[in-house]
Amino acid sequence: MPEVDQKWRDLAEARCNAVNARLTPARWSVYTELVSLGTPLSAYDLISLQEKRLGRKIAPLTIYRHLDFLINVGLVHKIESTHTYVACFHPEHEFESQYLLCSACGRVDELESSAIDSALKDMAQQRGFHLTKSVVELSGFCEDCSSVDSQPNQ
Amino acid sequence: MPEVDQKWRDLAEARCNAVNARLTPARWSVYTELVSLGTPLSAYDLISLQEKRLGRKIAPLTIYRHLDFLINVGLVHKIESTHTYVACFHPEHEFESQYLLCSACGRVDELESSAIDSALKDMAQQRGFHLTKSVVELSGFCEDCSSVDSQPNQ
DNA sequence: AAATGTAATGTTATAAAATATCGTATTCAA
DNA sequence: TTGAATACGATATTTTATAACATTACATTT
Repeated sequence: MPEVDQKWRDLAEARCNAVNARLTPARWSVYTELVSLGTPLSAYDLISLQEKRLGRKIAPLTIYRHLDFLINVGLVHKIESTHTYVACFHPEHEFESQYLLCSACGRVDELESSAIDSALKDMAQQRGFHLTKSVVELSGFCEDCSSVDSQPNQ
Repeated sequence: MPEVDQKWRDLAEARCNAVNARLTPARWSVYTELVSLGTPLSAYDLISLQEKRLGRKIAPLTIYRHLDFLINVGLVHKIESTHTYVACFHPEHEFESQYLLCSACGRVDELESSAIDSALKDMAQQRGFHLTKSVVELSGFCEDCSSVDSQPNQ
Protein backbone atom coordinates (compact mmCIF):
# COMPACT_ATOMS: atom_id res chain seq x y z
CA MET A 1 0.00 0.00 0.00
CA PRO A 2 1.19 3.51 -0.82
CA GLU A 3 2.27 6.59 1.03
CA VAL A 4 -0.62 7.52 3.25
CA ASP A 5 -0.02 9.11 6.61
CA GLN A 6 -0.49 6.86 9.60
CA LYS A 7 -3.00 9.39 10.84
CA TRP A 8 -5.53 8.18 8.28
CA ARG A 9 -4.86 4.54 9.01
CA ASP A 10 -5.52 5.20 12.67
CA LEU A 11 -8.69 7.11 11.88
CA ALA A 12 -9.94 4.35 9.60
CA GLU A 13 -9.30 1.71 12.20
CA ALA A 14 -10.99 3.72 14.88
CA ARG A 15 -14.06 4.20 12.74
CA CYS A 16 -14.25 0.52 11.89
CA ASN A 17 -13.81 -0.51 15.49
CA ALA A 18 -16.58 1.86 16.48
CA VAL A 19 -19.06 -0.17 14.46
CA ASN A 20 -17.45 -3.57 15.03
CA ALA A 21 -16.44 -3.88 11.42
CA ARG A 22 -13.12 -4.80 9.90
CA LEU A 23 -10.77 -2.56 7.99
CA THR A 24 -10.12 -5.17 5.31
CA PRO A 25 -7.40 -4.82 2.68
CA ALA A 26 -10.00 -4.11 0.03
CA ARG A 27 -11.59 -1.31 2.04
CA TRP A 28 -8.27 0.13 2.99
CA SER A 29 -7.18 0.01 -0.63
CA VAL A 30 -10.14 2.08 -1.81
CA TYR A 31 -9.79 4.53 1.04
CA THR A 32 -6.07 4.83 0.37
CA GLU A 33 -6.74 5.61 -3.26
CA LEU A 34 -9.07 8.44 -2.25
CA VAL A 35 -6.84 9.80 0.47
CA SER A 36 -3.69 9.80 -1.62
CA LEU A 37 -5.30 11.45 -4.64
CA GLY A 38 -7.32 13.87 -2.56
CA THR A 39 -9.65 14.74 -5.41
CA PRO A 40 -13.17 13.45 -6.06
CA LEU A 41 -13.37 10.36 -8.25
CA SER A 42 -16.26 8.61 -9.92
CA ALA A 43 -16.97 5.02 -8.95
CA TYR A 44 -15.76 3.93 -12.36
CA ASP A 45 -12.57 5.95 -12.06
CA LEU A 46 -11.96 4.08 -8.85
CA ILE A 47 -12.55 0.77 -10.57
CA SER A 48 -9.86 1.57 -13.14
CA LEU A 49 -7.43 2.74 -10.51
CA GLN A 50 -8.01 -0.29 -8.34
CA GLU A 51 -7.69 -2.61 -11.30
CA LYS A 52 -4.35 -1.01 -12.11
CA ARG A 53 -3.21 -1.17 -8.51
CA LEU A 54 -4.35 -4.73 -7.87
CA GLY A 55 -3.73 -6.13 -11.34
CA ARG A 56 -7.12 -7.77 -11.77
CA LYS A 57 -10.68 -7.05 -12.79
CA ILE A 58 -12.96 -5.41 -10.24
CA ALA A 59 -16.74 -5.47 -10.54
CA PRO A 60 -18.66 -2.22 -10.03
CA LEU A 61 -20.55 -3.75 -7.17
CA THR A 62 -17.32 -4.36 -5.31
CA ILE A 63 -16.41 -0.70 -5.42
CA TYR A 64 -19.92 0.42 -4.58
CA ARG A 65 -19.93 -1.81 -1.55
CA HIS A 66 -16.65 -0.45 -0.33
CA LEU A 67 -17.80 3.10 -0.96
CA ASP A 68 -21.05 2.51 0.89
CA PHE A 69 -19.12 1.14 3.79
CA LEU A 70 -16.66 4.02 3.87
CA ILE A 71 -19.48 6.53 3.62
CA ASN A 72 -21.40 4.84 6.42
CA VAL A 73 -18.46 5.09 8.79
CA GLY A 74 -17.90 8.69 7.80
CA LEU A 75 -14.55 8.29 6.05
CA VAL A 76 -15.77 9.23 2.61
CA HIS A 77 -18.27 11.75 1.29
CA LYS A 78 -20.26 11.47 -1.86
CA ILE A 79 -20.55 14.66 -3.86
CA GLU A 80 -24.08 14.28 -5.14
CA SER A 81 -23.92 17.01 -7.76
CA THR A 82 -21.13 15.28 -9.65
CA HIS A 83 -21.57 11.60 -8.77
CA THR A 84 -18.11 11.47 -7.30
CA TYR A 85 -16.55 10.25 -4.09
CA VAL A 86 -13.89 11.91 -2.00
CA ALA A 87 -12.07 11.17 1.24
CA CYS A 88 -13.30 13.26 4.14
CA PHE A 89 -10.40 15.32 5.40
CA HIS A 90 -12.26 16.86 8.31
CA PRO A 91 -12.79 13.96 10.66
CA GLU A 92 -14.97 16.08 12.91
CA HIS A 93 -17.39 16.34 9.97
CA GLU A 94 -18.23 12.68 9.67
CA PHE A 95 -21.67 13.10 8.18
CA GLU A 96 -21.66 16.76 7.34
CA SER A 97 -20.60 17.09 3.77
CA GLN A 98 -19.81 20.68 2.74
CA TYR A 99 -18.17 21.51 -0.55
CA LEU A 100 -17.34 24.45 -2.76
CA LEU A 101 -17.38 23.38 -6.42
CA CYS A 102 -15.83 25.61 -9.05
CA SER A 103 -17.70 25.32 -12.33
CA ALA A 104 -14.74 26.70 -14.26
CA CYS A 105 -11.63 24.87 -13.10
CA GLY A 106 -13.26 21.96 -11.33
CA ARG A 107 -11.55 22.74 -8.07
CA VAL A 108 -13.24 21.22 -5.03
CA ASP A 109 -12.77 22.53 -1.50
CA GLU A 110 -14.13 20.88 1.58
CA LEU A 111 -15.54 23.31 4.13
CA GLU A 112 -15.92 22.94 7.86
CA SER A 113 -18.07 25.89 8.69
CA SER A 114 -19.59 25.78 12.13
CA ALA A 115 -21.79 28.71 11.13
CA ILE A 116 -23.35 26.63 8.37
CA ASP A 117 -23.57 23.69 10.74
CA SER A 118 -25.42 25.69 13.34
CA ALA A 119 -27.82 27.13 10.82
CA LEU A 120 -28.66 23.64 9.59
CA LYS A 121 -29.04 22.21 13.06
CA ASP A 122 -31.20 25.08 14.23
CA MET A 123 -33.49 24.70 11.26
CA ALA A 124 -33.78 20.96 11.81
CA GLN A 125 -34.53 21.44 15.48
CA GLN A 126 -37.19 24.05 14.75
CA ARG A 127 -38.96 21.50 12.62
CA GLY A 128 -38.54 18.58 14.98
CA PHE A 129 -36.41 16.91 12.36
CA HIS A 130 -33.82 14.40 13.57
CA LEU A 131 -30.79 15.06 11.40
CA THR A 132 -28.53 12.17 10.42
CA LYS A 133 -26.70 13.54 7.41
CA SER A 134 -26.30 16.86 5.67
CA VAL A 135 -25.22 17.70 2.17
CA VAL A 136 -24.12 21.22 1.26
CA GLU A 137 -22.82 21.76 -2.25
CA LEU A 138 -22.07 25.29 -3.37
CA SER A 139 -21.44 25.84 -7.06
CA GLY A 140 -19.95 28.90 -8.68
CA PHE A 141 -16.54 30.31 -9.44
CA CYS A 142 -13.56 30.10 -7.16
CA GLU A 143 -11.44 33.12 -6.37
CA ASP A 144 -8.97 32.44 -9.19
CA CYS A 145 -11.66 31.89 -11.81
CA SER A 146 -13.76 34.86 -10.67
CA SER A 147 -10.93 37.34 -11.07
CA VAL A 148 -10.19 36.40 -14.66
CA ASP A 149 -12.12 38.29 -17.35
CA SER A 150 -12.65 35.17 -19.45
CA GLN A 151 -15.75 33.97 -17.67
CA PRO A 152 -16.38 30.30 -18.56
CA ASN A 153 -19.76 28.66 -18.97
CA GLN A 154 -22.47 27.62 -16.47
CA MET B 1 -53.79 21.30 -19.31
CA PRO B 2 -54.85 20.59 -15.72
CA GLU B 3 -55.73 22.55 -12.64
CA VAL B 4 -52.70 24.64 -11.89
CA ASP B 5 -53.09 28.05 -10.31
CA GLN B 6 -52.61 31.01 -12.62
CA LYS B 7 -49.91 32.16 -10.23
CA TRP B 8 -47.56 29.48 -11.52
CA ARG B 9 -48.37 30.19 -15.13
CA ASP B 10 -47.51 33.83 -14.56
CA LEU B 11 -44.31 32.93 -12.78
CA ALA B 12 -43.28 30.56 -15.55
CA GLU B 13 -43.94 33.14 -18.21
CA ALA B 14 -42.03 35.78 -16.33
CA ARG B 15 -39.03 33.50 -15.93
CA CYS B 16 -39.06 32.59 -19.61
CA ASN B 17 -39.37 36.20 -20.69
CA ALA B 18 -36.46 37.10 -18.46
CA VAL B 19 -34.18 34.94 -20.57
CA ASN B 20 -35.93 35.53 -23.90
CA ALA B 21 -37.12 31.97 -24.11
CA ARG B 22 -40.56 30.59 -24.84
CA LEU B 23 -42.83 28.79 -22.46
CA THR B 24 -43.72 26.14 -25.00
CA PRO B 25 -46.53 23.62 -24.49
CA ALA B 26 -43.99 20.86 -23.85
CA ARG B 27 -42.20 22.86 -21.16
CA TRP B 28 -45.42 23.96 -19.58
CA SER B 29 -46.67 20.39 -19.61
CA VAL B 30 -43.66 19.12 -17.66
CA TYR B 31 -43.78 22.03 -15.24
CA THR B 32 -47.51 21.50 -14.75
CA GLU B 33 -46.96 17.86 -13.97
CA LEU B 34 -44.47 18.79 -11.26
CA VAL B 35 -46.51 21.63 -9.83
CA SER B 36 -49.73 19.67 -9.66
CA LEU B 37 -48.18 16.61 -8.06
CA GLY B 38 -45.98 18.63 -5.76
CA THR B 39 -43.73 15.70 -4.95
CA PRO B 40 -40.30 14.88 -6.40
CA LEU B 41 -40.35 12.63 -9.45
CA SER B 42 -37.61 10.81 -11.29
CA ALA B 43 -37.04 11.70 -14.92
CA TYR B 44 -38.43 8.35 -15.95
CA ASP B 45 -41.51 8.78 -13.77
CA LEU B 46 -42.06 12.01 -15.65
CA ILE B 47 -41.69 10.24 -18.97
CA SER B 48 -44.44 7.78 -18.02
CA LEU B 49 -46.72 10.54 -16.78
CA GLN B 50 -46.17 12.64 -19.86
CA GLU B 51 -46.71 9.67 -22.14
CA LYS B 52 -50.00 9.02 -20.39
CA ARG B 53 -50.99 12.65 -20.56
CA LEU B 54 -49.98 13.20 -24.18
CA GLY B 55 -50.81 9.76 -25.51
CA ARG B 56 -47.51 9.17 -27.29
CA LYS B 57 -43.94 8.00 -26.68
CA ILE B 58 -41.50 10.48 -25.17
CA ALA B 59 -37.74 10.02 -25.41
CA PRO B 60 -35.70 10.45 -22.23
CA LEU B 61 -33.73 13.22 -23.85
CA THR B 62 -36.88 15.21 -24.35
CA ILE B 63 -37.68 15.20 -20.66
CA TYR B 64 -34.09 15.88 -19.68
CA ARG B 65 -34.02 18.90 -21.95
CA HIS B 66 -37.21 20.27 -20.48
CA LEU B 67 -35.95 19.65 -16.97
CA ASP B 68 -32.64 21.35 -17.73
CA PHE B 69 -34.49 24.32 -19.06
CA LEU B 70 -36.83 24.55 -16.09
CA ILE B 71 -33.91 24.21 -13.70
CA ASN B 72 -31.94 26.90 -15.52
CA VAL B 73 -34.76 29.40 -15.19
CA GLY B 74 -35.21 28.49 -11.54
CA LEU B 75 -38.65 26.90 -11.78
CA VAL B 76 -37.52 23.41 -10.83
CA HIS B 77 -34.98 22.00 -8.40
CA LYS B 78 -33.13 18.77 -8.73
CA ILE B 79 -32.79 16.81 -5.53
CA GLU B 80 -29.34 15.41 -6.04
CA SER B 81 -29.47 12.83 -3.28
CA THR B 82 -32.40 11.02 -4.83
CA HIS B 83 -32.10 11.84 -8.54
CA THR B 84 -35.51 13.42 -8.55
CA TYR B 85 -36.99 16.67 -9.75
CA VAL B 86 -39.48 18.89 -8.00
CA ALA B 87 -41.20 22.21 -8.70
CA CYS B 88 -39.74 25.08 -6.73
CA PHE B 89 -42.48 26.48 -4.53
CA HIS B 90 -40.43 29.34 -3.14
CA PRO B 91 -39.92 31.64 -6.10
CA GLU B 92 -37.55 33.83 -4.12
CA HIS B 93 -35.26 30.80 -3.89
CA GLU B 94 -34.60 30.38 -7.57
CA PHE B 95 -31.20 28.78 -7.29
CA GLU B 96 -31.10 27.99 -3.62
CA SER B 97 -32.28 24.48 -3.18
CA GLN B 98 -32.96 23.53 0.44
CA TYR B 99 -34.71 20.33 1.38
CA LEU B 100 -35.49 18.17 4.37
CA LEU B 101 -35.65 14.51 3.34
CA CYS B 102 -37.22 11.97 5.68
CA SER B 103 -35.49 8.61 5.32
CA ALA B 104 -38.47 6.83 6.85
CA CYS B 105 -41.61 8.08 5.15
CA GLY B 106 -40.04 9.75 2.14
CA ARG B 107 -41.57 13.10 2.96
CA VAL B 108 -39.83 16.04 1.34
CA ASP B 109 -40.08 19.60 2.64
CA GLU B 110 -38.66 22.62 0.90
CA LEU B 111 -37.03 25.13 3.23
CA GLU B 112 -36.51 28.84 2.79
CA SER B 113 -34.19 29.61 5.63
CA SER B 114 -32.54 32.97 5.41
CA ALA B 115 -30.25 31.91 8.26
CA ILE B 116 -28.90 29.07 6.15
CA ASP B 117 -28.70 31.38 3.17
CA SER B 118 -26.67 33.93 5.07
CA ALA B 119 -24.32 31.32 6.43
CA LEU B 120 -23.68 30.01 2.93
CA LYS B 121 -23.22 33.45 1.43
CA ASP B 122 -20.88 34.55 4.20
CA MET B 123 -18.75 31.49 3.76
CA ALA B 124 -18.58 31.98 0.00
CA GLN B 125 -17.65 35.62 0.40
CA GLN B 126 -14.92 34.80 2.90
CA ARG B 127 -13.36 32.56 0.30
CA GLY B 128 -13.80 34.92 -2.62
CA PHE B 129 -16.13 32.38 -4.15
CA HIS B 130 -18.77 33.68 -6.56
CA LEU B 131 -21.86 31.64 -5.75
CA THR B 132 -24.29 30.73 -8.55
CA LYS B 133 -26.22 27.82 -7.05
CA SER B 134 -26.52 26.13 -3.69
CA VAL B 135 -27.72 22.70 -2.77
CA VAL B 136 -28.69 21.86 0.80
CA GLU B 137 -30.14 18.43 1.44
CA LEU B 138 -30.76 17.39 5.01
CA SER B 139 -31.52 13.73 5.64
CA GLY B 140 -32.92 12.19 8.77
CA PHE B 141 -36.31 11.61 10.34
CA CYS B 142 -39.19 14.02 10.22
CA GLU B 143 -41.14 14.92 13.34
CA ASP B 144 -43.74 12.20 12.81
CA CYS B 145 -41.20 9.46 12.15
CA SER B 146 -38.91 10.52 15.00
CA SER B 147 -41.62 10.24 17.62
CA VAL B 148 -42.50 6.67 16.73
CA ASP B 149 -40.55 3.91 18.52
CA SER B 150 -40.19 1.81 15.38
CA GLN B 151 -37.05 3.50 14.05
CA PRO B 152 -36.53 2.57 10.39
CA ASN B 153 -33.22 2.05 8.65
CA GLN B 154 -30.54 4.48 7.38
C1' DA C 1 -45.78 36.01 -47.62
C1' DA C 2 -41.06 34.30 -48.76
C1' DA C 3 -36.41 34.04 -46.87
C1' DT C 4 -33.56 33.47 -43.15
C1' DG C 5 -31.52 32.57 -38.62
C1' DT C 6 -32.28 30.82 -34.16
C1' DA C 7 -34.75 28.19 -30.80
C1' DA C 8 -36.95 24.08 -29.86
C1' DT C 9 -37.96 19.32 -30.72
C1' DG C 10 -37.48 14.52 -32.54
C1' DT C 11 -34.95 9.99 -33.24
C1' DT C 12 -31.73 6.60 -32.50
C1' DA C 13 -28.11 4.94 -30.15
C1' DT C 14 -25.13 4.71 -26.32
C1' DA C 15 -22.78 5.87 -22.05
C1' DA C 16 -22.56 6.25 -17.11
C1' DA C 17 -24.12 5.13 -12.57
C1' DA C 18 -26.09 1.94 -9.50
C1' DT C 19 -28.35 -2.36 -7.90
C1' DA C 20 -30.24 -7.36 -7.76
C1' DT C 21 -29.34 -12.05 -7.10
C1' DC C 22 -27.01 -15.75 -5.87
C1' DG C 23 -23.07 -18.15 -4.60
C1' DT C 24 -18.30 -18.48 -2.31
C1' DA C 25 -14.79 -17.43 0.91
C1' DT C 26 -12.99 -15.49 5.36
C1' DT C 27 -12.97 -14.54 9.91
C1' DC C 28 -13.76 -15.07 14.51
C1' DA C 29 -15.79 -16.74 18.46
C1' DA C 30 -17.82 -20.72 20.83
C1' DT D 1 -13.49 -27.20 14.06
C1' DT D 2 -17.51 -25.92 13.07
C1' DG D 3 -20.97 -22.74 12.50
C1' DA D 4 -22.72 -18.01 12.21
C1' DA D 5 -21.71 -13.66 10.67
C1' DT D 6 -19.24 -10.82 7.80
C1' DA D 7 -17.09 -9.83 3.60
C1' DC D 8 -16.25 -10.76 -1.24
C1' DG D 9 -16.99 -12.39 -6.19
C1' DA D 10 -19.43 -13.02 -10.71
C1' DT D 11 -23.04 -12.21 -13.84
C1' DA D 12 -26.81 -9.78 -15.29
C1' DT D 13 -29.79 -6.01 -15.28
C1' DT D 14 -31.86 -1.61 -14.11
C1' DT D 15 -31.82 3.21 -13.72
C1' DT D 16 -30.10 7.62 -14.92
C1' DA D 17 -28.18 10.60 -18.32
C1' DT D 18 -25.93 12.20 -22.80
C1' DA D 19 -24.15 12.27 -27.75
C1' DA D 20 -24.90 13.05 -32.48
C1' DC D 21 -27.51 14.47 -35.88
C1' DA D 22 -31.92 15.50 -38.43
C1' DT D 23 -36.15 18.13 -38.49
C1' DT D 24 -39.62 21.49 -37.28
C1' DA D 25 -41.52 25.87 -35.36
C1' DC D 26 -41.10 30.64 -34.67
C1' DA D 27 -39.74 35.48 -35.09
C1' DT D 28 -37.86 38.94 -37.94
C1' DT D 29 -36.70 41.18 -41.90
C1' DT D 30 -37.53 42.03 -46.36
